[in-house]
Amino acid sequence: MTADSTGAATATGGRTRNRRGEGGLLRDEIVAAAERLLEREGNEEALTLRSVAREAGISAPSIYPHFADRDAIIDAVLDIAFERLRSLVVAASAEHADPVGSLLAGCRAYIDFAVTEPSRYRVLFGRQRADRPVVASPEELADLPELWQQRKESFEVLVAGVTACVQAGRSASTDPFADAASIWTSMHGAVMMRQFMPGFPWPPLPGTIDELVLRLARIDR
Amino acid sequence: MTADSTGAATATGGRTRNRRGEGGLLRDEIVAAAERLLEREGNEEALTLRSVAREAGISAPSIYPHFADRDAIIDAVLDIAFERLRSLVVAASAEHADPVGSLLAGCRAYIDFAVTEPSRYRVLFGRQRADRPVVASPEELADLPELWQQRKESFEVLVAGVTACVQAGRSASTDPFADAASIWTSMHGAVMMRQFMPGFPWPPLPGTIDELVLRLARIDR
DNA sequence: TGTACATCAGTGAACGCGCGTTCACTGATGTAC
DNA sequence: TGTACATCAGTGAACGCGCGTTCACTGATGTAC
Repeated sequence: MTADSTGAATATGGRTRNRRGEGGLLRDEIVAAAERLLEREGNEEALTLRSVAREAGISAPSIYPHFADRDAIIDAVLDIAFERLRSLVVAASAEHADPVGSLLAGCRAYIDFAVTEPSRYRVLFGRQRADRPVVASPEELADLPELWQQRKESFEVLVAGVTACVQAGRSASTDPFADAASIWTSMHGAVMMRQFMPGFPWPPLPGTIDELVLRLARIDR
Repeated sequence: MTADSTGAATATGGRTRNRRGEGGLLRDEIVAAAERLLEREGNEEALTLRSVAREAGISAPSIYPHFADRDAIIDAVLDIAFERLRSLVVAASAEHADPVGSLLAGCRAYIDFAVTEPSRYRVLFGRQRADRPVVASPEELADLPELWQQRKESFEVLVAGVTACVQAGRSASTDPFADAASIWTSMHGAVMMRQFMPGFPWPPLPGTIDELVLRLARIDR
């Protein structure tokens, strides 16, 4: 019974417990276990405190020194997923100097994330969550709590993308915020409906999304 | 302890059991209880076999003569919701002779249903379900099972609406099926994202939807 | 018209399950003297 | 260098809960004779 380099537990035998002072390592193992479970089962409901503990090869009570409750585990998974989505979108946008190309690339990256990691995407945007801040206007967006800040960041990349197209004279949009919101929610719907009714003869996503973005941002080819 | 005219149970005392030969009445009471519960709790997960039985004022085993399992109850709720959505959309469309006005009215009715009855809408389109038929092409749509037939019907009203606009020379769409699909999924996304992040400063839905439909269907004002 | 009986509608108790959470504990490891 | 001890990481058993499902049952009601 040997510990591997990451200190992860073998599913069967007892785990090798962390050295003194390294208890925090288990936190990362728990999050990793939650992500594996999410990937494997495909839905957030499969992430129970006990199932995560089983996957991590530890007893259920061992979760508590590291997470207050089940939601805290999911929040950790959420954090990672948001950062991943954000960086993919930003990286894809940055590859293009042309504002239209940049906007399209960012949107394609968003879709690509949602399609290739459907469970992660659904954790981000597919379920009601308890935290419900309310902001009255676009100007107040700065006051959002962290999780919403993250959501907002992906969105602001999109608003900036549309605005850049307007400034370059490529988009006829008169309300980049509203148009970006439509692009965002429309991409979300395109992805979720395809997940929900996978057997339906949907038109191919990539072409659909390009058309969607160009029309909603009022960009002429 | 008196039975009311519908035979519905009073929450407290024992219920007045149906007469012989009228056992089927309980089926409707169970469905009604499920709908009340869905309305009140706002999410499908609240519909457990036992919670529905409690709401109906009967014991849990009494469900079984009428429904095979929990899913069968939800299917019954689904049936009703689909019929309601379909009739609202069709009725709204039919009020307009102008094809563009008809298309917009149908879409507004769809959105209106989703906004005013969010739980029902979410049961229809918000969760993964086990039944997963696969059709390869738009032509095979006729082979779908009943539940999907219903979903398809709302969709075909939409395709017909876009097609009518094309035929009237009002829409420049070259692929009404694809454009109708985009309109559908985009409306879905607009509604779901607003439900998911109600505190976000979303632009008002009605104007957003009109713009969405006109742009995606390539209709000039 | 009376009565025995079959049928029907629905109940109450019980089962095993997985869940979140608590509690007292164990045993290895580092540290103070 | 040795040893007593505090601390740390994690465990095992148990709790109460709501769930879906089963089983044998009860008692009212209609029906055959």
